[in-house]
Amino acid sequence: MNAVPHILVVDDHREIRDLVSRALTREGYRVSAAADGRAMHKALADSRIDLVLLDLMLPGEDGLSLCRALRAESNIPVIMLTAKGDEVDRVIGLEMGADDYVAKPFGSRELIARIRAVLRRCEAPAAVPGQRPKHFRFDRWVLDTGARELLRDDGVTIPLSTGEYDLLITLVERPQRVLSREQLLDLARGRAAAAFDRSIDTQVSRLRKKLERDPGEPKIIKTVWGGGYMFTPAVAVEHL
Amino acid sequence: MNAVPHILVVDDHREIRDLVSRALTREGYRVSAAADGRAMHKALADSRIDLVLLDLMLPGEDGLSLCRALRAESNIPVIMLTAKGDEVDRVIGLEMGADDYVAKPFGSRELIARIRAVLRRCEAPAAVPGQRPKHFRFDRWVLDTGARELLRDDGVTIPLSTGEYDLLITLVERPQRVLSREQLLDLARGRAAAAFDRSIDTQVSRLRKKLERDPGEPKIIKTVWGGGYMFTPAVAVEHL
DNA sequence: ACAATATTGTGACAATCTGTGACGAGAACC
DNA sequence: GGTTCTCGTCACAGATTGTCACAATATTGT
Repeated sequence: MNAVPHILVVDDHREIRDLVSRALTREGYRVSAAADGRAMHKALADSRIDLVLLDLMLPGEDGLSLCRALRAESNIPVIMLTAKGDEVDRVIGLEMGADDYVAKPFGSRELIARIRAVLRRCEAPAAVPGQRPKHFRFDRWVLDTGARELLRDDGVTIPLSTGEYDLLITLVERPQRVLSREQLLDLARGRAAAAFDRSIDTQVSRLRKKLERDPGEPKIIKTVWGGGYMFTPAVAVEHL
Repeated sequence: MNAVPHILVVDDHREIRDLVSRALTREGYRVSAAADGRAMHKALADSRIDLVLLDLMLPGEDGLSLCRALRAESNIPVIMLTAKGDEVDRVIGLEMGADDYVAKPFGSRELIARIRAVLRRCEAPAAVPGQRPKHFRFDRWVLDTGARELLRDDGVTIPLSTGEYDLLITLVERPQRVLSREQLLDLARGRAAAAFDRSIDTQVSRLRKKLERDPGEPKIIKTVWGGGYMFTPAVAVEHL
């Protein structure tokens, strides 16, 4: 868990988003907002989210199906916002796997209390199943998330440090996308960037030295001048 | 303990019963339901129940007295469900011998986490028939919980101390998950971590020396720098 | 109860990992 | 061409981890 939890507010009403965002920011949380399901998924891909506040009623994809989708592929905790303190809604939400509900209109104090409670509960879950192991294939490599290992096609295992592994996972999960240093730091390390933070550059350099045929002319992790880095090879994901 | 725990839901509201039943079934539990005290006793007589989810407010015989009755004649763990997060109820419930307490409305994750926690607590110390022995197979090893022995595939038994065995069980039951030193200490030893507690490191080192082909480059228990340890091999559980 | 034995925790030191500052090379801009 | 900015890489300091020896503790046998 990061020092400062990052909360994503998903609601189609701008006033609600602003209101909640301000309340949470004032409380010291890091906050992002999304108006619909598409924006939510984008936010989830772009930064590390610790908790989602999800409106039940959304245009397009419904809040409930979003919740179910979230549950299916991650274990990010979800708090549902419902228009009425409707027992039916709560019951349905429970079924979809939400962790808590807050009925509108709600006080910021209540909301914050619920958020704290859910984050606390999810901090050290006793026996929730982790992420399913996967194989990512690219270039002449296989990254095995179950074993936390990098295999070359000749069968040799290349040892990666924890930081190198985390960075590589982050890149491999988002191929052909430019990722800023800030994003990489957030996604891989779960921390915010300092003023002159060059730690990502160093890690990229170390990774390249292990991955690339010619680290002087990298083919796998390309530099985007002024923008960040991009993982260029095609990646085949193999769920196990 | 059987392979699949059997949970009895006692609540007079049909929706709640259905909902909780479905959530628990989806989680892999066996579930029965009862609307009142009479039905509960019938279910207890008819099948072996591992845990009772008991609503505080019931028509006829009250949840509290049912709980007390249950406690008087068996040691089946009980989790109370109450309408409000009323501190008073909680105190009374725990006094009546409930093992835990969940306030409605509750999230499915919370409920499941509590159930798991209570089952885990009741699993170990109860000197009752004892839980079924299991075989955990991984890499070239078999961990036999019946004999408390570690067998290598060439048939040789490697002796483990109690601490090593407890730590290994803890890891083997949670493969492909990063476990912090704190969690490991809690799960394996049942105690909290001191300021500079390095005992887990030492124990891991000793385990690796026995398990790993090359303890200098461990494949089975991987280190996550700044995070803890992870048990990486696939584990096959064999219930006996 | 006592001693012998095994196990576990602690301190110390070495090895490893990570982030930072420094310096130079290259790109963009004037 | 010169300047400014960005990026690659190196060396180093601080933090984290591996492991040894030894003391503290628990267990066992008599």
